[in-house]
Amino acid sequence: MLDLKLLQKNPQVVAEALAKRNSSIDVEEFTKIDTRRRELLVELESLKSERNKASGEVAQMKRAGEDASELISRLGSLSDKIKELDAETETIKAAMNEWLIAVPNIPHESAPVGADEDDNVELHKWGTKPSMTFTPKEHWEIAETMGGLDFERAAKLTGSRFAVLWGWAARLERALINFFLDMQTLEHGYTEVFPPAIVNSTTMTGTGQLPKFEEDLFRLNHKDYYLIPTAEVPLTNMHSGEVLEEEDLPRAFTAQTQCFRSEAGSYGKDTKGLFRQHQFTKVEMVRYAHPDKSYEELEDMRQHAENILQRLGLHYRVVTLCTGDMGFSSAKTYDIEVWLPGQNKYREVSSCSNCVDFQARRANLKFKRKGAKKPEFVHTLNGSGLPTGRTMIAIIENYQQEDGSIVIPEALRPYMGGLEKITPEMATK
RNA sequence: GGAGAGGUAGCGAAGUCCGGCCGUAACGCACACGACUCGAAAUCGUGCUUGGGCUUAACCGUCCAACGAGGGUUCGAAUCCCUCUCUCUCCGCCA
Repeated sequence: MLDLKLLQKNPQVVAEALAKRNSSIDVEEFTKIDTRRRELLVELESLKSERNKASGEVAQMKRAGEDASELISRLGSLSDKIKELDAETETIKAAMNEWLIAVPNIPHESAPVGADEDDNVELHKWGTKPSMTFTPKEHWEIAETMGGLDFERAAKLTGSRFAVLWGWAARLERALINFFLDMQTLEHGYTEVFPPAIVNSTTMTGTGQLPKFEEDLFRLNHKDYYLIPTAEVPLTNMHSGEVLEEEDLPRAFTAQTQCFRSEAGSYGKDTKGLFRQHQFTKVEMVRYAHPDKSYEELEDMRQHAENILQRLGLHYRVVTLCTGDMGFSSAKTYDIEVWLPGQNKYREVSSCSNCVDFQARRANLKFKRKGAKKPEFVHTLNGSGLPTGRTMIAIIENYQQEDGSIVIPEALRPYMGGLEKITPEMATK
């Protein structure tokens, strides 16, 4: 949610910033509603003040044993008026909130201006494409001979965009989870959390999934519950409604969770293989940052994701998303795209964003500076570090051998019981 | 799922039966500052919620709101009524 004060003072500036991300607001309409809201408040509050005074008088008269019936009957009409104005104020406040909650974050000045993903700017590359003496296959083609990934049986059990991992692939999944979590906790200093995978609508609203993107979520029949699309949701809402001390910052959380996405609107995209699933595992990083430091921390977090790919020896590039390609809550986002030789493309494996105070204002996440009277909003950041499925694709495709074997990156071997290579003999059926 | 007890500041807790200067909200603890002390403890003193409106360059000031959440009754609700929610205890079921 944007700062109401900023909108009141500089609506035009906000409108211009939003235009960069292909979003627009009606400044005149906003000013009209906001002015009316404040007029109503002034009137309503003065009436309430009057009522409070008079009620005190009634109390005094009664205590003194005097007859207050005349004053009481006069107060009746005052109360009616208050009720009426109160209702009108509530309506306009609700309209205002509904409007405000649907406005995306404004991009940071360092985010390149652009219309769509074609305008994203490459920041740097790491490593090189693996040299292969044969034509590399896509991961799902390799799985046809090596097994491990079973899409037919998943379709039988559930439907499309699900996978059964078994044998070596299930083991690899588990190894990746542990490897990622160990790096985030032991090397990068994140605190490990195991949060619920189901959250309520307030929590979903805090991070920006609701109210605008309900169609991307799985909603449970039971109550007001949703399956999380990412651990960002529970982790970012962890301290909602609290006021942290300045020295509590930064807070850094990591969690591995199942992520559930309806993938509405992506029909026909990445229909083969593991790339785009309704359910996948991801290790997420979330940071609560001091507002003065959040952009430094964004660089750190991006590095934390990069470190993992480097350790796995996977070639990748980092792009800064342009204003037109950024997510709803983000002020600045880096995407990390890993090289997939089978697809002959760079594909996204991580997205690291600084949401500044946008989510903090929604979720009411505050801290107090030493010596300050008023608490202020923290800055929140989130990044993938990393998803297991897409990383597994990258490993399969980059480490494939001509005979179908898959070499296990050295860093992962301790997590695979020392196994160096997945060979055709290990194929599942 | 059934029965009961609860939700008031950072924590504990009074106020609820019987509605009225009881919301910065008694009392205790914690915390911050000051005094005393060579220093500390103890003691004494002072301070200590959040959001919003008006005003202001800002401080200040002033008003409104918040007693788990939302409704209702009333001139007036922490207090009475209804719904929901969370916590605790017991029973049932259960990995």
